[in-house]
Amino acid sequence: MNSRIAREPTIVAPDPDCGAGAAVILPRKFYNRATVEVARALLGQILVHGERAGRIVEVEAYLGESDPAAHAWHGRTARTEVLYGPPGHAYVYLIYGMHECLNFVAEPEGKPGCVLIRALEPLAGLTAMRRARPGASEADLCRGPGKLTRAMGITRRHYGADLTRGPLTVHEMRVPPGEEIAASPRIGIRRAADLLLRFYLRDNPCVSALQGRR
DNA sequence: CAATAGATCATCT
DNA sequence: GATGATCTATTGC
Repeated sequence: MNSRIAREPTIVAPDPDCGAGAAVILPRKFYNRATVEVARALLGQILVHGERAGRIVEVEAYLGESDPAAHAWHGRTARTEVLYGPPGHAYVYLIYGMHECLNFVAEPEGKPGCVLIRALEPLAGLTAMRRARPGASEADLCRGPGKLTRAMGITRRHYGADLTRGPLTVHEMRVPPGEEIAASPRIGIRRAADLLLRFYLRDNPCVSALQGRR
């Protein structure tokens, strides 16, 4: 029931309620490269929304029109419009009629690659997160794509939001030495289910779909 | 502990 | 009219 995640200070800013304090916001060029590169590079970085913040520990790459599992596979539509714009923006959509999923647009403008954010390690604003997800343990607060949007207060209102300007931002925080990045097939898809496009920090308790399985 | 059903709706066929 | 980048509760072993 209590926090099983005992960890040393990973916190970025000494300043308690700074959404965008001392930490460096990842620049647009960070997102302006191959989707898989962006996905791997996002691990360990900090997602910030107001007083709430979490460390990205699990992501999936969706490659665009050549990827049968990607929304952009069927081409440009109203929903996928933002994927065709410049990188570094948020793509948020509703899945299964009840959960919001957060993605970051990657690749140069015109190429609809994106990275699904699947899990966070809660760092700040835990009170607000618990209010949004009553009963969840600390490690489970943001352990899954639908859970993290709920805990972080992210909705389709953030569709198209510029990640370099807010209200949603990503702050630089490299993966500390000793933490390994692992790859696996993506979760919950039927097409292209063999590709190893899911990346996560091995052994992190906030990663969804327990290590051995899936 | 593992498997499964139900919730619920925007998007696309 | 079917489907889905999910989550939760419940059932069954």
